[in-house]
Amino acid sequence: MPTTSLVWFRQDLRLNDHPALQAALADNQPVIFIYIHDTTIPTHQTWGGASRWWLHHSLSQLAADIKSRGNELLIASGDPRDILQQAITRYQVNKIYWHRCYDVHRIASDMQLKKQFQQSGYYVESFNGSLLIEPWEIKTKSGDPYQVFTPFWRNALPIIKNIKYFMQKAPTRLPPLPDNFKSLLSIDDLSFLPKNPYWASGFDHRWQPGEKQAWQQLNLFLEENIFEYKIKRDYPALSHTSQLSPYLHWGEIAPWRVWLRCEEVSALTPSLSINDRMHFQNELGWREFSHYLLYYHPQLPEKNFRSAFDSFPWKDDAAALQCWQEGKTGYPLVDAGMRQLWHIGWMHNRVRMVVASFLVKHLLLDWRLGASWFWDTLVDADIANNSASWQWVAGSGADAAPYFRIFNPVLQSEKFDPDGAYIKHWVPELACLNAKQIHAPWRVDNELLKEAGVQLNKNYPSPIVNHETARHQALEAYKRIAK
DNA sequence: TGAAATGTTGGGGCG
DNA sequence: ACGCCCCAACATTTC
Repeated sequence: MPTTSLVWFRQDLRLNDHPALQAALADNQPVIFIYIHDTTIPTHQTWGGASRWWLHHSLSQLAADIKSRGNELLIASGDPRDILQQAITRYQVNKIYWHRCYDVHRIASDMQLKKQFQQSGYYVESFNGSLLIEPWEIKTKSGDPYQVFTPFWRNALPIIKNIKYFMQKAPTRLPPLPDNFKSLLSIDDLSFLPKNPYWASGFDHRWQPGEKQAWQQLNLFLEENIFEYKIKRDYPALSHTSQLSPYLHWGEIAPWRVWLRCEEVSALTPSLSINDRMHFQNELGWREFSHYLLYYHPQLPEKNFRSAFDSFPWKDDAAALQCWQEGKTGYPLVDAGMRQLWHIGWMHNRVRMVVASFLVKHLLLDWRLGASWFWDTLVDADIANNSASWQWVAGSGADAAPYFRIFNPVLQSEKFDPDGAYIKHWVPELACLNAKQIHAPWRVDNELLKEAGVQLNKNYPSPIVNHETARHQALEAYKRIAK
């Protein structure tokens, strides 16, 4: 019986720029492609509802792409140790390939797997499939990990520019399956799509997961939307963000492909300012930094990075949390953001900062409550980005926003949604208010409110907290942990 | 990847 | 013409 190579897909659901896949092809023998729904992942890290929706479609795309090239994607569910061992035995696998992950659970289980398989005489190799720079590739002069974004990124940039990244287009044909191949589960068997109720129709209209769409989105961004990125990315009613986050999260496109295409396009496009390009590249930098932090601080998803925050007087207010989750805080920009999230599994970055700041600083609710809501509702929910960003907003993180930096939800709204287009789209009950009124309906005269069909506390809430008092409370709370 | 509070400046109204 | 006040407009400091 001939030997077989195995490629274990995880957050690398693509065929282009795929080091593990290319390594298996180089073996010139049958190949098994497998995706395992890992049931050993800790609860707080198992995929949320929105992620599952995305994963279902992404796997379907990948399976179709593999099938059209003459092979199949094997789907399984369980403990990867068992599943992989079964596949190894059944198909005479002698070589195993995967891409690395950077969370503590998978680092530990990957190491164990590698050791176990190597001791049994198999060839095992893991690759970088999802970062521009892996965490151990960059340290400060004293040998410690960076704690602050700016020096991290300043020093990462020259390294990144020198790396020869793995660029290899998807093969047109894949090697054959072993003769005794038998699929275990179908993607449907994983039950990743919601039912009773089916809440994802907004997702269906908004997103097309998969590698092909990832490349299309990249092209659209680099050809049109990156212009004036520095300014326009902050306006949630516009489409001047890359919107690549879910594709990057699931590895439907390699970050270095995004990076290098961006460099290429900017070299060919004099009208694209260095400033706009750099601001976009910085965002990729934050993604790198989050993974870097997670690697060196495995407890980032659960524990305050700065332990002074362990004694922070968070409130216990389930009702307020629910208002926030449902987009019923009475602050139109906050509510628009939360409803956008609920409907399409994604929120504009500027608004993410505003709603997160609101939860933590106006409502004084623990950032972990916000992180877990985002984890469940975002199609780009990523353990590194989500944890690092929430800690950044809360002020408990590395290189965090200072605690006293409190967004005024009305000013942010006036600044970044000046004509109220974003609010009108997601909070239609306010659609008849004009551009002056819409940011703070409670300040509008009763007569005018009535004309616009807005009845406070009937069809739209009045603010659940007063901005000024909430702000002072937050500053008080901060003082308590500062000493 | 703030916003509020406080300080400074300078033009204009006015006695 | 002058001093005084008011208050934008902008700058700086503080949270």
